[in-house]
Amino acid sequence: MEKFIKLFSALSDETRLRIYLLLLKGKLCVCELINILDMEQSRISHSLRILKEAGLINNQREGKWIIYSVNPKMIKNQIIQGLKKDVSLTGKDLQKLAKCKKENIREKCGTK
Amino acid sequence: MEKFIKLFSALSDETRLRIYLLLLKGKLCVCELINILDMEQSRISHSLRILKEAGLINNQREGKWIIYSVNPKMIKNQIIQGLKKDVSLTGKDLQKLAKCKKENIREKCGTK
DNA sequence: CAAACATATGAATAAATGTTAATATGTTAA
DNA sequence: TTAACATATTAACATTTATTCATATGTTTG
Repeated sequence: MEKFIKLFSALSDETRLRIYLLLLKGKLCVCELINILDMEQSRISHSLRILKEAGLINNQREGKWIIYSVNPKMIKNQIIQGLKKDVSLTGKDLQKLAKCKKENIREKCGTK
Repeated sequence: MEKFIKLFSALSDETRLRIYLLLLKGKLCVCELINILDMEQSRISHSLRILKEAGLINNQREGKWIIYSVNPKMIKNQIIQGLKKDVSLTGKDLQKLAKCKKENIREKCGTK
């Protein structure tokens, strides 16, 4: 039961839910999430940590980036399937995601 | 999305999750929940309120009691189906529930 | 190797949430 | 109709959680 309480807690915060829904669309590094959500870096990092501790996501280093992705084991879970089916990102978030990919934000991240 | 955040928040607390799982087994009045969970009355009431505001449960008056039950519309939701399938009450809670029904606690509630 | 970069972490603070205690509301039964 | 009962509500307090700021870690590039 504790495991599920962690799961529900992780998903009961807007920032984290948005992050998780974004990751369901594909892998992202932290700077891409910062760009899409337009939030502080440490806020994103903390959110990612909680999602990870709930077992919802994984990460792996790739050069100077750390790439986050959904945990495939969790995806099979019916709760997550339901989430995927019923909950969706705003159009704005989807647009931002598309723009981020199109403009290859990952490469020109620190360039303010 | 806000609706789902409310849903996840409601389920991210042990007391409320236990109450919801108990109600999935059948209707209960507040004094039965107090008896089963062995918690303060106001704590149970507050928990029930939050579950209700999340749309997870309903209530109806029946004589001097107020009977709580799961919202059937929600039950159909895949997230709830997943919860139902994967999350279970402890043996202790189940025993307490059985005992509460067997001893007809509802009728002799104030009798300490 | 030093500087710039990408991210994580820790501590301090702010905000939200859960718990308790006291009281209020509505119901039944003597 | 008053007392006992069942539950809700309110306010105070305690605890948890989220956010920010500052700093640390590990990586790449010149």
